[in-house]
Amino acid sequence: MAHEHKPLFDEAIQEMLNSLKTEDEMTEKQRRIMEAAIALFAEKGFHASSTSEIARRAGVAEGTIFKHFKTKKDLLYALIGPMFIKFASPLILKDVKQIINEDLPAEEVILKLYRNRLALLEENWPRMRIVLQEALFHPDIMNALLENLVKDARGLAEASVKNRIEQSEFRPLPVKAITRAIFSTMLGYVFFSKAFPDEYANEDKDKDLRDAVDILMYGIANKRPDSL
Amino acid sequence: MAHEHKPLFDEAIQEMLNSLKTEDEMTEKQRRIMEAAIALFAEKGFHASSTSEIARRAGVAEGTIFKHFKTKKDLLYALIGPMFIKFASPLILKDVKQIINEDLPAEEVILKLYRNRLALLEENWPRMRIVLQEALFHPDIMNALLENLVKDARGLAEASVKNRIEQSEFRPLPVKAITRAIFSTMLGYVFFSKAFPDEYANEDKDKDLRDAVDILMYGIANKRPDSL
DNA sequence: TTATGAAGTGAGTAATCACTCACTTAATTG
DNA sequence: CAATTAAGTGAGTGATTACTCACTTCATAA
Repeated sequence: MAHEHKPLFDEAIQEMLNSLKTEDEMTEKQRRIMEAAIALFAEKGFHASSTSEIARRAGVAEGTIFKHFKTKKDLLYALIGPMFIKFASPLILKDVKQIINEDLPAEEVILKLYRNRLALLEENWPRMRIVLQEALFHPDIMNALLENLVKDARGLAEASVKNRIEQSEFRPLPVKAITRAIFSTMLGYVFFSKAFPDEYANEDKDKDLRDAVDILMYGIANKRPDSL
Repeated sequence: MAHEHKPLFDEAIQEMLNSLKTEDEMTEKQRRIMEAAIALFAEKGFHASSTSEIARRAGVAEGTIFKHFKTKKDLLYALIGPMFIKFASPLILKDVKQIINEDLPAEEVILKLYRNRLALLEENWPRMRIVLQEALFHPDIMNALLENLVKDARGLAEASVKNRIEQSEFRPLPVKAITRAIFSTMLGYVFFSKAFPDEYANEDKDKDLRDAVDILMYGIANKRPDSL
């Protein structure tokens, strides 16, 4: 597929993506190394996790790590690189675009999108946690996150919001403000469910999400929804 | 060592707070050490910042650091401890309670609270950034953050929200959902202003905040506000 | 069968880590 | 003045760091 006009990842990350192996091309031990690194990086952070601890946890000699990954940082990139594909590849974005263009009520579109993205986030949580955590300290990761994930998502959202404002479906507020409200609702939901996991038992999760979307739609829609 | 209970941050923090010196009791060099550590911890993280780099940046011998702080972790606690006072001391919480009880329209109360907390956050940003970042990796800091800051704030908010629901000022939704919306709005505002700082030039900042509160109030109030 | 090379090992490397300590300096106090 | 003490120093500590390399093992291919 052609992706030459797209802003590329940082060189280091791009390089890593090119050398990515599919799971069945990998050795058993390489897989164990990656699993151990994911667990440790997520829990203690990249800099606080040593290669010796990764090796011990993977049940592998320390040298084996460097047979598969040139440096510790390369190992990090190999872990998080796939996340940028999973969340932003053209194929996936097509899914999102399809939901947006389905000509459903805005409330259902947003609910569907939230569920879609939240499920994806949950499936890949340990790796995404690493991405979010390490982005705070590594400018290249932060850049990739903002440029490849946030920016695209925001662009899609703003286009749709603008359209719905023009059709008087949304209130005549700044596009930026409405878009921010949409993102804030999801961000806040994720924050609360991670900060107070016991309050977000599986049964109540979707009810909570629907409450959040209810408030959001009540806040941005021009006409109040008919149903509660 | 690992057999005794995890030291509660309350204890560690209390100990640290007791030994805290006011700025004019501190040596010039101690102040420089703390400034250097704040800059480095905020930018690179605690584990990625070495004491030798802190010393170099502060223009001080490495041994001097340990004359003032027993360990590197004690230095961290000395930096972030005051944040828990600034944001949660009874004195400060009285300020917040006063705003809540001022019997103003909910919209103005929320706006006032947002401005109050955001100003406090901005004034202390480098240190608060360290608190938020390191909480991800240090369970004791996370615990102090949730128990001493988030929990109290949430309690206050929920009491007020419950009251306003009973008075039909807010919609009859779960208290938790409305409270979450209030926090999400501020959280999202902070996230956007940090992620896209160039879009949040000082002049537009308050307009952006008012837009956010407008949407929030529109979403949770039983009657739409009279004015835009 | 032999040759090749990837997978894996673990002892070993220099560099860096947080931290210590014997020491000097300078101000305070009895 | 003599004695004490806190502030500050910088060389030095053992432990740990990311990483290397000579080596073995073993499956595959010529």
